[in-house]
Amino acid sequence: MGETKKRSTQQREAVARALEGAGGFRSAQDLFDALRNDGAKISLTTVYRTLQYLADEGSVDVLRSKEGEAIFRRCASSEHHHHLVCRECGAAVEIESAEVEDWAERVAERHGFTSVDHLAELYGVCRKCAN
Amino acid sequence: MGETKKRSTQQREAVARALEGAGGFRSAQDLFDALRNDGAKISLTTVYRTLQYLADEGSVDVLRSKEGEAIFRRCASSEHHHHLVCRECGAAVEIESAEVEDWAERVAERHGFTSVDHLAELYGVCRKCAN
DNA sequence: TCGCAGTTGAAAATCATTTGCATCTAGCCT
DNA sequence: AGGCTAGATGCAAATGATTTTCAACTGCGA
Ligand SMILES: [Zn+2]
Ligand SMILES: [Zn+2]
Ligand SMILES: [Zn+2]
Ligand SMILES: [Zn+2]
Repeated sequence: MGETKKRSTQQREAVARALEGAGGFRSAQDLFDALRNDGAKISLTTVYRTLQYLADEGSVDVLRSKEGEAIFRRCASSEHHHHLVCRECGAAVEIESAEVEDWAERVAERHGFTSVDHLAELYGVCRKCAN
Repeated sequence: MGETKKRSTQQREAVARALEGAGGFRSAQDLFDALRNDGAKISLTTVYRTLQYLADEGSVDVLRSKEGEAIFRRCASSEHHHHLVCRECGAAVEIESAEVEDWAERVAERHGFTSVDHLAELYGVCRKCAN
């Protein structure tokens, strides 16, 4: 039942690189397409597996697009944070806010809820996409 | 291109009632099961169709569970608001907060994003489920 | 260099949700 | 009250995203 040792493979490096290069939030399919266009030898299955692994490790953030598909992003900060995401291109800015953290805690307490965490994301159109 | 007239049917009434009775966020399947247990004559397809319709009308709020499935709730307020949701039973409290609204607007402006909206939900364990 | 646990890919399996279509029925007209 | 028809329903099949299966492959420590 111990953690299984992870290897460093071409595919995993490639996914990490693609994620890095993307900058914004991307779906597994998006990353797969980008990788294939770059001539990478990888399967969609492996992209999914790698993303799941990275998400579990906490090295990528996962959100859901309006349509419900999972989108991933390699964030600079590994601390808890929020995002301001561009609906057009997926570009994202990482946001920290004691304000929201305090609010969440205060509200939870007021209503007697415990083990409370939260999700707070902003969606808009970035300057570049605003045309 | 005009809106198509909607009828009031047994099934729609039943879904509305189930939603009302649920109190918290529920998946289409959850509602379907509850309805069937109550002896309602309805198909899962219709539950989905009705929920989609209600969501479009804005009379139910839609969130995504951690696993990505859509969960619905009939909220008292039709105004924009947030939720404090129980991870165990789905019970939810509606939250209004000028604080969060202001924060969102401020952050968006600071980064030059336009048409910004946001999602802010709190997840925890309610008093009842805390055992 | 060997051995093998961890990894990969292609295809099949899941799961939630949607769609096609033939069959009903609510609501309006007479 | 009976009929008409746009709208609604149910089942089965189609989708789409994600996961699993499993046999073949490959990092990497000995
Ligand atoms: Zn992030
Ligand atoms: Zn936070
Ligand atoms: Zn609500
Ligand atoms: Zn708000």
